Amino acid sequence: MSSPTLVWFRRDLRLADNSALEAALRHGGPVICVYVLDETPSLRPMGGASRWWLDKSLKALAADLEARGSRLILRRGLAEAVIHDLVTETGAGLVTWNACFDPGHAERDGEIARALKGQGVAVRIFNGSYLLDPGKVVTKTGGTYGVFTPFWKAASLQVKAGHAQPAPAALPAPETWPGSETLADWGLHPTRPDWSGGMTGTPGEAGAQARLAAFVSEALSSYGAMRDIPSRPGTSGLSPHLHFGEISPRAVWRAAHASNAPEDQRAKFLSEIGWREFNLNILNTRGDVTRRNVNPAFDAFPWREDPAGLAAWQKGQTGYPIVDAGMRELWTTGIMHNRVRMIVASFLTKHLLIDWRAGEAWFWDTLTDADMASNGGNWQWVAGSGADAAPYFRIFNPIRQSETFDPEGIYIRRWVPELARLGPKDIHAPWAAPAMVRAEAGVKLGSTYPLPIIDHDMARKRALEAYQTIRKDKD
DNA sequence: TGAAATGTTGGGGCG
DNA sequence: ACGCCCCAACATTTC
Repeated sequence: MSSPTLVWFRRDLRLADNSALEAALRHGGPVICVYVLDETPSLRPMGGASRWWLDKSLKALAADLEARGSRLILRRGLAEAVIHDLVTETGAGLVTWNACFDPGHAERDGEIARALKGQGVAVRIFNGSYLLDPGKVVTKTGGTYGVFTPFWKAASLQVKAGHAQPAPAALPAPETWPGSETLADWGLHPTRPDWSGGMTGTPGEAGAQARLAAFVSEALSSYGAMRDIPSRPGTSGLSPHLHFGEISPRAVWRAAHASNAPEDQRAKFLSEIGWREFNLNILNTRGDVTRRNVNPAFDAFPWREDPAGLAAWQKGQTGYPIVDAGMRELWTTGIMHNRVRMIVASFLTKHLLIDWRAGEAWFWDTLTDADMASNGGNWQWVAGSGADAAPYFRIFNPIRQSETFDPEGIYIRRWVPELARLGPKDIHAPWAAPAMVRAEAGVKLGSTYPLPIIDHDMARKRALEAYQTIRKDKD
């Protein structure tokens, strides 16, 4: 009987379209699937919301494997040691996995691969998380793209959609199974308190496929306009599924192309997948976007220390309804609508002049779709320090954004119920409403809902002045 | 994947 | 009838 193959699951928590799993099955012999809760100190620990999602996703993956006569082996520790131990225990002759491209991973995984090969164990590594390998798309002169549009123009030509690879019907089991820890041991689900009551989404491969199918049939054809309205389900909602690899970006690409939605709407959606690829490329060519400004001029930016402002922002108590609605949605559900992410990020970095890294860290802990490349890249995009970033002087007016994208105040009412009885005219800026109107709506500023923690006009001028101090072309 | 300031135009009220 | 002014409405420029 041939030796077993170890499939090391990482951010590819699916059975369909999984190259590492396919390679193991093609190789023949028993297949042992393992997930390692990696405690390598140099790697960034997962945030709380991500751990909640991971718990459910692993549960789903384990059930899917058990339905196919297999198991998911759970181990915790230093990945290098865990994999080494498992190879020794099982006598595996081949280890396969799909690469993770986060900072520090490539080097660490290379060391693991070298160590395995040194033991005479074969290793095969695939890319299951992105349409294209990072660094593969280069300019005519061999450089890396720093601007999204030319990047995506070149990149989308290189994408090979491939064919859907359905989940295997069964996985050959080994004679004896290695020991496994349990999900309960890991405590990924929060306790004392269990804050997860409002968390939104359906972790796992089945949930991911259902989300994709629903999005393509219900929202893709009007994506361009509806994606900006936070009170409507106009976005794909795929980000946590893609982050954990419960669905492959190739499957998303194929589904979008196969739909009969208008071409411009499909292109608009796929360009968002393109930003995911772009951000990965920036991460892999420009260093750690979660820590360092891509544009070094911002190293001298005069950020303010403002713990009270940061806390108000985190808790959704800034006095700006659209900002508070977004922050509360995030805290409750682990998700925030994309349009609102831009508004709250602009507010933190430009109105409060708080370093984008503080926002990045908060999102890292509270988002179920927290992803180093996308989160860091997008924060820097808003802050103005990123690749192909919005110019710093593009300062969102939270009132205007609110009036434009939540004109009836539906989204605000959902997340800021203390303002629910204000009408569409007054809900975007309650401090500007007539006192009578506020009284009738039961709104007492400073008591039932905060006064704005900062004045918009003053903050805008201050942000522009701060920006002047780092401008290269200044006198 | 802005907003605000500034510039331009044209209709209409009015002396 | 005419010029003047006001000011939407839209366009352009600036941050």
